[in-house]
Amino acid sequence: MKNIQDNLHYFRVSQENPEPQLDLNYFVIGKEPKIKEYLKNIKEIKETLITLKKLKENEERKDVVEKYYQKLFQNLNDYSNCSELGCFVNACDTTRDLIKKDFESFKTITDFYLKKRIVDDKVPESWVQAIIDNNASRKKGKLGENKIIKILNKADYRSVNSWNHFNDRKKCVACFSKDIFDNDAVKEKLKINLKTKNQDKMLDLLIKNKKTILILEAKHLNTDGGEQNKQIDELIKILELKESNQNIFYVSFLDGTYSNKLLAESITKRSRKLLKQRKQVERYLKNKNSRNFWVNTAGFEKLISDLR
DNA sequence: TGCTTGAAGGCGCCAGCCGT
DNA sequence: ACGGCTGGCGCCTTCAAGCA
Repeated sequence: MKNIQDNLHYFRVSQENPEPQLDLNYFVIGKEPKIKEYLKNIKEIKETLITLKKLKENEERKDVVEKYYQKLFQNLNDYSNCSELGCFVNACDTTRDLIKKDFESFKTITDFYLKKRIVDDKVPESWVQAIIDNNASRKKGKLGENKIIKILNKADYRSVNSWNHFNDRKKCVACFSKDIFDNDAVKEKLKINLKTKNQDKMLDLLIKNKKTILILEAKHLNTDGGEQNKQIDELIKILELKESNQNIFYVSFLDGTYSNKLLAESITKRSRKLLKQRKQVERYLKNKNSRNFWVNTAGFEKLISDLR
């Protein structure tokens, strides 16, 4: 622990080494492995829609039409979100999750679809993949953790998944989890408070180097917005955490291009929100009692290389 | 241009239910 | 008793409209 410097140092390292625009760790560019299931289901949906349209034009018997509504309803499954009808649900002020449980509303939406949209039978694979790509962000949940683990593995920190291994190894890293490294277990084994604001909120990683333990929360943000501000608040709250055990440190890790904005030397006065966040972070870091860290990728790498 | 507000939806996990 | 299914929740990120 001798070589480690104060938290403002790593904050400055982070400022001086911004995140790259493109970070391969967060690319999700593999082709959807279940694309065939998507195509099959979407094709069925479209064929049924065509049938329904014809039946209605010919004023067929109600019970016959009903059968096809039923069939369509069954296709509103896991592979329906890339279908035009699946997307149209969102245009009707609702979600597929809700409509899956509400057949009558589903029929209403289907009727509007037939009236307001073009019905054809084309299912281009490239379009389906495009909609999946559009949702790539939702698959990034674990990627931040993985990126940090990769950095740690390179620095000889082994990934462990039991307390025995965690205790035995001098240098290692463990992910918080509901079964082994849950909040209660961490509190008990490390004899710490771990007083996160939300009782059930789990942080991300436990990093051990001999007696020193870093408890890290990682976030990846490329843009701002309502939900992001809550995420930043969460990271700031971690800076406030205190332990009597002097070997425990909390680390708020933020990467992605929003991190650059927050760390930028000059923030225009108009961006009040950003200034406020930045001031809050700096206030905690300047507070002599605070031994917690705020870092981006470069800051974190420096911290790890200093930690011997 | 930036902030605020409100939203979608993928994924993982778990408890509880149900059929065998 | 057991194993699979399902609903609900937590977590994570991005998007968009309206307002100042």
